Amino acid sequence: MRKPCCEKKETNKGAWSKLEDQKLIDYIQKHGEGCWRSLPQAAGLLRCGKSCRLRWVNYLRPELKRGNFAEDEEDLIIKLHALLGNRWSLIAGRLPGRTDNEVKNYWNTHVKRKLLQMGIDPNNRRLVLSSVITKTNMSNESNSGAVDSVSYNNNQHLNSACGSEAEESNTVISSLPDLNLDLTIAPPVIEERQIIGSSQVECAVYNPTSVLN
DNA sequence: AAGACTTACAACCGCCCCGCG
DNA sequence: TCGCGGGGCGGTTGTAAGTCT
Repeated sequence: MRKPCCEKKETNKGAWSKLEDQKLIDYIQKHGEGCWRSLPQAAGLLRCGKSCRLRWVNYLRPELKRGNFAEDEEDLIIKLHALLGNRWSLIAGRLPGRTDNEVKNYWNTHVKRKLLQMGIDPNNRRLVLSSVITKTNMSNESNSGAVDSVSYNNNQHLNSACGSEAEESNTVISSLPDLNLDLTIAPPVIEERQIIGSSQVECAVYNPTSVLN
């Protein structure tokens, strides 16, 4: 049986106080993000290490953007969710200054409802009401002017990494509201190469905004 | 004015992955 | 090679704030 990450009876739970926040910020500014397990004691916090990490990552990091999501951010979330599913950390990775928790909350509270109101199933981007056409072969032409059909063929780019969601790759939705769901994804940018053993390994690093191009 | 209901989001929980000894 | 432990992730819950009746 695995040990719990901390002695629960000796830790605070619930909302963080300003003093706790300040202690955490001070400690990380001095020592950096190190071992979360030992951080609480070192920083003088009666918190679980995981709780400290979460507080820092989701709320206290200086580079975080606070406030409402812009329209282009929302668009990007919808597109990325279509490609990646509930992989919030991956989605957040493409939204500078946003966290996985924030994106997840935003999806659950705003986007999901918005899509449902438009008659779209947020889980698979299919129309809930009607007009769902399934084809086996579709061409990539015909995207001039307003978007009235969406191809999920792009999911194939992610088949190996993401699995099941890509199974919808041949579904076509017609008569969608103008959501601008162009799911084009740019090929990964090769940022560096590593030599491991005798083989050369390419480390692909995605440009966070490339999906918009 | 107050209670009920809804919304938004911070925080927690438990599982999984991966590095390390 | 294997088991352990830390960190990360996604799902869920708790609760404060806002809105409705």
